[in-house]
Amino acid sequence: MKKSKTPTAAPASRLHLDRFIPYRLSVLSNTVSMSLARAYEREFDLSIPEWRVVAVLARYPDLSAVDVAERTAMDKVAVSRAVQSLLAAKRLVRRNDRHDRRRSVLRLSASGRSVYTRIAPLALAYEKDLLSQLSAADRRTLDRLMTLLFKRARLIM
Amino acid sequence: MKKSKTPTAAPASRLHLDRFIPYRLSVLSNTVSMSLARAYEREFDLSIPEWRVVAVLARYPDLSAVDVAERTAMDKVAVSRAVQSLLAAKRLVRRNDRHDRRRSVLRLSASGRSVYTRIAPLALAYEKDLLSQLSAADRRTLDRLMTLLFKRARLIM
DNA sequence: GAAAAGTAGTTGCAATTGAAACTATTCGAC
DNA sequence: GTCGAATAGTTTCAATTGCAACTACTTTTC
Repeated sequence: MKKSKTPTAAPASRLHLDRFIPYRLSVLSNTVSMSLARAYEREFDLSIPEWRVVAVLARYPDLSAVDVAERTAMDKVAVSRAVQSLLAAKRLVRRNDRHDRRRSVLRLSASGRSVYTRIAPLALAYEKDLLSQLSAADRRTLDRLMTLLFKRARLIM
Repeated sequence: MKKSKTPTAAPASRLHLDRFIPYRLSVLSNTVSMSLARAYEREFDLSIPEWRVVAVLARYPDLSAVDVAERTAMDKVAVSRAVQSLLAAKRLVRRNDRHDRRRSVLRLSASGRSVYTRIAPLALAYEKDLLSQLSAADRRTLDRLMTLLFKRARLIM
């Protein structure tokens, strides 16, 4: 039995949670990420961090863990853990860098590439569906706004 | 020494992580949430879940925990924990519902209201700054697109 | 060329989160 | 009215995450 409560005049400057952009962003992002995470998990037994590592290495082979962290907005601990489970599942191979022995270089194995070629269409189909209600102009605007917002968010971080 | 790697033609249908909307949403949302979380924590010793509970009760007093969960997109366990720490900090009061003894009803204490009236302007200032690069038309579009995307995301959840 | 400072990557530990099970109570069917 | 299903809210336990400390190595400074 859903009771409709009358909103009281919020004392301080008017803040309504479901008009508040940071809140809405968070809820939207969680909803989207959860759908994708479930699909990746179900179909490929892959977590989101693992998926990010696979995706970036598909496009840029032979990155170090730190390079991967930079390109995926993950911290290096998260990358290290994702890499470990991907290595254990034989979806990556790791070579030592011959010039810097602290460093090693990552690349998808054949099995890793296969995961990628199967997962990428699924991810793109999800994105397409998500955006299906938006006109072409809306999509361009969304792209632009996200870029703008992200730049600003970084700046005021 | 940042090395610029040449992207290889990604085999499967082209998926570039930093063009991929779910990824960008997640990074943007995390950046924004982290800024706010740090501010709330620093200034009021309040976590994001706690802040959400306070914000919703400022506007809608006398909700039950389940009502709060519905209005904040939190699950009831998260609400229960946030409520407990807010009660411990004396920022909430809880009354038993006289008609349903499973239920109880939450309301901000004077101290809780004071937190709210101090935090809300700060949150709104952050939002204002975040959106400062956007024209009025862009803001309306952003609002509309977020609503649209959220509806769609729920649907295909 | 030795010492100090910096970087790559891992590990350990504590805090956060999520899911399932649980208690207490109410609702609904009969 | 009684029994089974549903609901409010809490607890428990396991998985995830985030931070600081750590090892190993490289670069810089003097």
